[in-house]
Amino acid sequence: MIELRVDLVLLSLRAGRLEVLLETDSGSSVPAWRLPGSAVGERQSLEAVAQACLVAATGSTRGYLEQLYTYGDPARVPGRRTVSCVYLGLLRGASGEPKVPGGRWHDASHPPRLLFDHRAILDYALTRLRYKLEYTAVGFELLEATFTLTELQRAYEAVLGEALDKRNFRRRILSAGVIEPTRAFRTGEGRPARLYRYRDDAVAEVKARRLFP
Amino acid sequence: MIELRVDLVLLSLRAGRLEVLLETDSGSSVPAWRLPGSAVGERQSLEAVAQACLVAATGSTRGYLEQLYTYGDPARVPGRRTVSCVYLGLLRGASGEPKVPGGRWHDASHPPRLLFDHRAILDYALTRLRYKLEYTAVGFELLEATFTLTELQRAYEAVLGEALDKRNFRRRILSAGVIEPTRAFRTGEGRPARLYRYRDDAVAEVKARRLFP
DNA sequence: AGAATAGTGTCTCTCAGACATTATTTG
DNA sequence: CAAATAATGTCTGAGAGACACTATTCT
Repeated sequence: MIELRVDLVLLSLRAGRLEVLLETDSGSSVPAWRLPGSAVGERQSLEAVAQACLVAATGSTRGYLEQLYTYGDPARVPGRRTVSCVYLGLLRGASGEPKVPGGRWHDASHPPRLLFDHRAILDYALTRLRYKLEYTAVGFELLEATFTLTELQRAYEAVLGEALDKRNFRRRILSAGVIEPTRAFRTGEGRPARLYRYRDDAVAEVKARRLFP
Repeated sequence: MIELRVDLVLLSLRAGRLEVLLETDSGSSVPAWRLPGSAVGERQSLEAVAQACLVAATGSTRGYLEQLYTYGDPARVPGRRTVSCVYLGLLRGASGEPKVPGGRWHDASHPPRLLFDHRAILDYALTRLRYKLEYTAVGFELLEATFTLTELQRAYEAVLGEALDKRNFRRRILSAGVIEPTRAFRTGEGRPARLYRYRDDAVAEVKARRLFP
């Protein structure tokens, strides 16, 4: 029998780093980590399963979800025929601790040993996210509702893994027309920074040129 | 029970038009068209099922295949719980008539009425193909092993649905470095045209700027 | 010779990328 | 006033897009 499930690559910015949520069977002595997920119920859509997993794992109902790829090689899970429809999830803002027992956040670029083909899935998700960041506005999904331009730049840098020029970043992100200034500022050390928000009317896919080629 | 299957959007250039392969139950009086596909066997990978369907439908073993999206809404196929993993297939050159009974090529942009959500799937496949054509070399998959630049331009125009400037097209496609000239020419009416071929060492994804933004 | 198709070059304008200084606030 | 962070503008080079004529072959 073919078992159909949905697995998730849940990503979040925590302390400026891109982290991924992994689960382990608390029973076993050697920790074996895996992506969260669950079997698909008879009457659930794939999207609904992904959403339910997201809520179960993080307690948050806010999050961006996107279907990534479906993995169906007969040998990918030894002893069973499991087909996994994998979703990529981005959580807004620094998420709290995982709500699910055995769940923990890990550095997305240097995860522990993962079960099955989950390491390949994670790497693919990161590649796709980096790629997507270059020509869509999906990066905003990792931040709070309002944010400073520096925070936004840090988010992009965390995902892309490289430093970006401050002036060029601002010029491009502002000319893309997907964010707009608010009247609020974030204070702290140094000069206060203006807060921005996503524009409601911003198109998800930035039609124009890539943002970061 | 959840039924898992693979369906295909098979596209081919026929008489300069982009056409899609559809199947019908020859028994029924009112033709009801659908995308070709089949159930996933216990020991088959999804890719293998797609490849097998491609061969069964067209008799050709040459073809580009790429996983497109997995459709799993409980209501998409009335009375059954069917999850479809859909592959996009591009056939090289003008394909012959379909090998499968009930199969026929149709104008991809103006298909007949389709069963289930297959119309939405087809439209999504076309959108993705057009989008992908802008920044990858995937367009070559619709042509023979060697081709003239005019043929290549016609292929791009057929998919994109718009006319392209001859000089700009040539400049960009040549500077992309994915094709190379052969010593052969195609003769016919008018001046013979040089034949080109794909470069074996061409990267699938053109890293540089989009070809046709 | 005429019809048909192949093949080629330039200019302009926009945008990406590199780069350093001034402005505002807190302690 | 020192430390910290925010905010801003210019120059240069590459490439996209618009555009028209010459070259070669066949009948």
